[in-house]
Amino acid sequence: MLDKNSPIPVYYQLEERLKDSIEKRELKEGDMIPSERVLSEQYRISRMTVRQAINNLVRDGYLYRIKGKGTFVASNKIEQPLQGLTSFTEDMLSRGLKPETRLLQFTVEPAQGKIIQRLKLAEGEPVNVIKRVRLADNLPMALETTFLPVKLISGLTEAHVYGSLYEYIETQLGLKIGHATQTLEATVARASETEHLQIQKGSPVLLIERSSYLANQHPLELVKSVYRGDRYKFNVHLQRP
Amino acid sequence: MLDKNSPIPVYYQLEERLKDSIEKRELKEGDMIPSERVLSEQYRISRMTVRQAINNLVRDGYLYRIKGKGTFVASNKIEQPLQGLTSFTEDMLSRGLKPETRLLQFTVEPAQGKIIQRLKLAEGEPVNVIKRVRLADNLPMALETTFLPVKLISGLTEAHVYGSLYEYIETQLGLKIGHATQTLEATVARASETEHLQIQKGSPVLLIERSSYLANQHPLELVKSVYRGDRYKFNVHLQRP
DNA sequence: GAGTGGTCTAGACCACAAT
DNA sequence: TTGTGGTCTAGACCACTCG
Repeated sequence: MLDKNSPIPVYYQLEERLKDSIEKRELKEGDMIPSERVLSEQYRISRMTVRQAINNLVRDGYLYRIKGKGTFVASNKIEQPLQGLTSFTEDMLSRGLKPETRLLQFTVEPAQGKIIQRLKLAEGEPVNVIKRVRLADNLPMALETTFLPVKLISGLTEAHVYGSLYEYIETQLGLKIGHATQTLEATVARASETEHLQIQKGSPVLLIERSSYLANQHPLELVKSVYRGDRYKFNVHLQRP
Repeated sequence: MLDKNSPIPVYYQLEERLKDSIEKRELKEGDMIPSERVLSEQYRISRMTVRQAINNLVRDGYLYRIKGKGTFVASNKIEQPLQGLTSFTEDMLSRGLKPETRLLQFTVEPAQGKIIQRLKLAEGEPVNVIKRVRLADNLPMALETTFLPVKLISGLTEAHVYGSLYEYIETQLGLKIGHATQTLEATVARASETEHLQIQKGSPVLLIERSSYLANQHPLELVKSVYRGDRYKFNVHLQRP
C-alpha cells in the first residue's frame, strides 16, 4: 500500500512503484498497465493523483498512452545513455570511464565581449575563468574552458575545480541548476589544442558550447569545450513536438 | 473569455492566451503572471485546469514557478532554434534556409547487420534505402542515408523523397512519429563524401546517426548523415534531471 | 497572516477503441 | 455496450515566502 501520511507525495510513491515493476520486469515492454480507475481503487487514491504519477512516467519515457485502449510499458529504458544536463564528471561516470582533471588556468577576470551577453553581466564584472584538460581513463578527452560569474559562485578555490563543479554548486552552494542550451559542431584541432589533447593538428574535434541557467533562470555558466573526435560521441534523445 | 463549448480544450485555450501575452510582451521576462487562483476566477475555470495550462508552459520553457512566490515569465523563447525531433526539411526552414534534395539512390534491399537490430526486423526483410544529398540555399549541407522498413512505409515512391519524409509519414500515412535517439560525432570527410558535399578530403564533418520510433514504440527509421562541419551546428536544449 | 504553488479528493462528461 | 484515456469541477489542506 501507499503511505498517505508520509511527507513523500502519494503520486511519487506510485511512480516509484510502477518504475520498480518495470525494472523488475513484472511489467514488460508492451504490457498494458492497470487502468487509471483500477489503480485509483487499488491504492485508494483519486484518479487525478494516479494521472499525475502516470504523466511523469510518460514524460520520462517509461510509459505511453493510447486513447481508448490503455497505458503501456515503453521499450527498455535500460542501457540508455545519460540524458539531460550533466557535468563532464557525471557524463564520464555514466559511460563507465574514470574522470580526471588537469588544471591549466584558474583566474578571475573582468567580463567582456560574448561573456557579457551570455552571462548577462555588466561590462567588467568579475568572472571566474577555469581552463581544464579533462581526462577519461587516463587519456585526454576534452579541453574545457568555463566562465562563471563571481557574484553567483563565491568562495570557489582551486580545490573545487578538480572534481565536479556541478556537485559543488548544487550541494555546497545549494543552488539549483535548471537547464542549458548547447551547440555542437565539427571542426579540426588548432595548434594550441593538439598538445593538451595529444592529437595531431588537423584531427577532428567536436566543439561544444554550453550556456547553463539556474532553475530561477539566472545565467550560471558559459562553457566552451573541445572534445577529441576519436574518443567522444554525444548522445541525445529527441521528442517529436 | 474562453469558449467552454469549443472542441478545443479550455486548458489549451488558456495556454495560447498566455503564450500570446508573452510574445506580445504584455508579460515580460521576469514578470509574475497572475496567480493560479486569480486566473481561475478571472476565466471562471477550476484551478486544476489553470494548472494544466501552466504545467505545459513550464514544460515548454515559457514560464517557471517558485514555490510560495509565484509563476514567472522565463527568458526569451525568441530566436531559440527548433527543438526536438525534426526532419532535415523542417530543420532548414527553421534556420531560414531553403531545403532541396538531390536523390542518389532509392532502392529496396534485404535488411542485414546493424539494420536488423536497430529496426528490429527479421533478417532479409525488405527495407527502403534512400540516399540523398541535402542542400540548403543551393549549397550541399549533408549526405543522408535513410533506412525504412517497407512493411511500415508502403507505397513510397521517388516523388516522396524529394520533400519531407516526415510530412509524408505523418500526413499521408497517418503515422504518429514519437521520439528518437541520436548520436553525434566529429570526424573528417572520406573520399566518397567529398564530391557530394563539395568539400576537400580531410575537411571536418559531423556524423549523425538517428534511430526514430513511432508513438507506439515501433522502430521507424535509421538515418546516417554526414553534415558539413563548416556549415552545420547542432542545437540542443538540456534539462537538469 | 496573507498569498503562493504543491498535493489531493470524489466525483463528472467526453471521445475513442474494441466487442 | 463497456472500458479506456482526456478534460474539467469545486472544493481542501499543506509548506513555503514575505511583510
